[in-house]
Amino acid sequence: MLKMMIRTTTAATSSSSCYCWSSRGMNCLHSNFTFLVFVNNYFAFFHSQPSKPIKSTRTQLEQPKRDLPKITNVEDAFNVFDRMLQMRPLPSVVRFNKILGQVAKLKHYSAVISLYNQMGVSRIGHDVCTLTILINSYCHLNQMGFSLSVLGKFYKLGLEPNVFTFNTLINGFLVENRVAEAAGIFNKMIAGGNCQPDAVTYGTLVKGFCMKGNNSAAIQLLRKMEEGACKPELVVYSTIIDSLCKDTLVDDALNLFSEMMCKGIAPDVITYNSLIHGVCKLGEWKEAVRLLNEMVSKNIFPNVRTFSVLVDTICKEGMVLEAEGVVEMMIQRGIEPDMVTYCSLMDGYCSRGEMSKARKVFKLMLSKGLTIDVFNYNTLINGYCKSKMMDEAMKLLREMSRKGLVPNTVTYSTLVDGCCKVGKLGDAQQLFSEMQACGQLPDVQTYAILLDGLCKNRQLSTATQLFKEMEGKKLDVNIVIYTILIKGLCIAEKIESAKELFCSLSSRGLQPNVRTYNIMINGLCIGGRTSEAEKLLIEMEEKGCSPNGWTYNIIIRGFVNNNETVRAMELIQQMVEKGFSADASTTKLIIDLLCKDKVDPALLPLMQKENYELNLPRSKLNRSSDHPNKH
DNA sequence: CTCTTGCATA
Repeated sequence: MLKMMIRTTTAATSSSSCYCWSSRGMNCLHSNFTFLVFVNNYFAFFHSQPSKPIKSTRTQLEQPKRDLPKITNVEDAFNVFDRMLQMRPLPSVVRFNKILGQVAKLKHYSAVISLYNQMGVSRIGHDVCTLTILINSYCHLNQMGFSLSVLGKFYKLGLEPNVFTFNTLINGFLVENRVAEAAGIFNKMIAGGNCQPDAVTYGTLVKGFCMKGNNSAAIQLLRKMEEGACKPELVVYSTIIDSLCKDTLVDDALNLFSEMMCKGIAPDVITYNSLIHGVCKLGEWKEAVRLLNEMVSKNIFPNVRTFSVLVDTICKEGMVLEAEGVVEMMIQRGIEPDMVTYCSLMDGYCSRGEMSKARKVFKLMLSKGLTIDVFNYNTLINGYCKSKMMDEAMKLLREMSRKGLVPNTVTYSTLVDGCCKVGKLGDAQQLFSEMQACGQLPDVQTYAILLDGLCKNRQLSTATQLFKEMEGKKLDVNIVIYTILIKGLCIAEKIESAKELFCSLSSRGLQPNVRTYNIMINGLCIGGRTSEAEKLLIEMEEKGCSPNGWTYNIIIRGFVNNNETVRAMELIQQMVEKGFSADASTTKLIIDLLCKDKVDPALLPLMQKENYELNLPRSKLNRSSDHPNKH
């Protein structure tokens, strides 16, 4: 969860600028067409393989020993359980464990606990497995306290917890982000001697480090495994490879991948899916094609998830029609798209503002009998919000409740953002209260959204109140929040207060990022304090925070508006040297100066280069803003 | 009979 947050925050920061200064764009556009042609041909290729190993393994897996009726829902479980309680003699503990295990697999953890309690009433003994399932259920319900008291029960009953029990506990601590305690159990296992960690123990802990964003700790543990008796296997490698890919450290991931293969460990479709997703996110189409070819040459066949990644990637490149073609072909070739595939497609239409087509996909999902979940609703709601169709978005919120789906924090945050963006601050605040009344707690991002809305609409006192409320809860107030507040103060022309808050950041243990600097510089410029603005420009570079295209545009506009033309020209020179170009509004100012014969006309073409890329899809704009062109 | 790994949303 934390890692998700870190990742989302990074993404949000990097998507700060919406202009595109990159000249990579045209090349990307060209080769992603090639990529698309490849994906299309790819189907014909891998499906002409004589055997279908994916299907054959699946049928093997679907033939378990049938000594129990198959349980597909909780009611069935309760019925079977009741019948078992009436049998004389009572069935063995193992039979009861099987029921509990199946209910746990259905993720009905509180049902497991109540069944366990019934077992106690009926005086059915329990063993190590029963208690392990119980611990696992408490873990998944985020009730580690109860899990630990069950562990106490082991010792009271003279039972010895086994490696499953410890693995379950380690995982429990990890899902609650308590990495230190998880590692503590691991260390005790090593020191204790009775129950040594196995591959699952290592795999779980490695995943925990990865979730915390600590790839190096994960790799350290991998190295430790290499020295010990329990050698690393595919799962551990795949976990780290996936984590590296998610952090866009694809080169590191590929290195680990080849290292793994050198040790004779064969990758599977999961390993390839992670890598393909990683390279696709970076727009490295050639590499994606290479990996797709490589996996097929090893008789590893792409599955629905592989194609979901491809569909999602093609959609994020703005080529939804082409993605639709891929989905069509999947169906023809017998790979049934799942709700993730359709959801990616729907999001593709949403991000282009083609809401009626998005709605069509939604209806298609319904007609195919796919279970529509909160995720799907959030995607569609987001689409309507971005298209400023708030009535439709709100209708969907009510519709999901009617269908028994529980709107979550993301649902409400999306809607709050939508309301703010159309200036309906009252509605936004009402939703903010409603979510809390429904037990959905606002997170840092929800606060950021509402604070931003209030600040942009000059409701500074309400914003301050909200900020205090946020500090009161133990939410991690990050630089994004302060940046929003500083911007709010600037909008309200309280530059002095903005600067005070800005200067207090280091004492709060926070470092301003490019956006924070840009906002502060802009505020100072508007206040006519250009020399202070320039001091900040120098300061940010000294502190290792490189200015971007926005920084230069902001400060150049400041100097021009302040009639400091000479200084403006020096900065234009600097901007061009660094490979950034002027945006529309700066260009207009410069042209005005040009008309007054104050600018060397030779500079003009440089300033306007590659503005033709402004129509690229959002995803590419975001990415390009991370790597401004430096040719 | 019990534990771990891959895809999508603000």
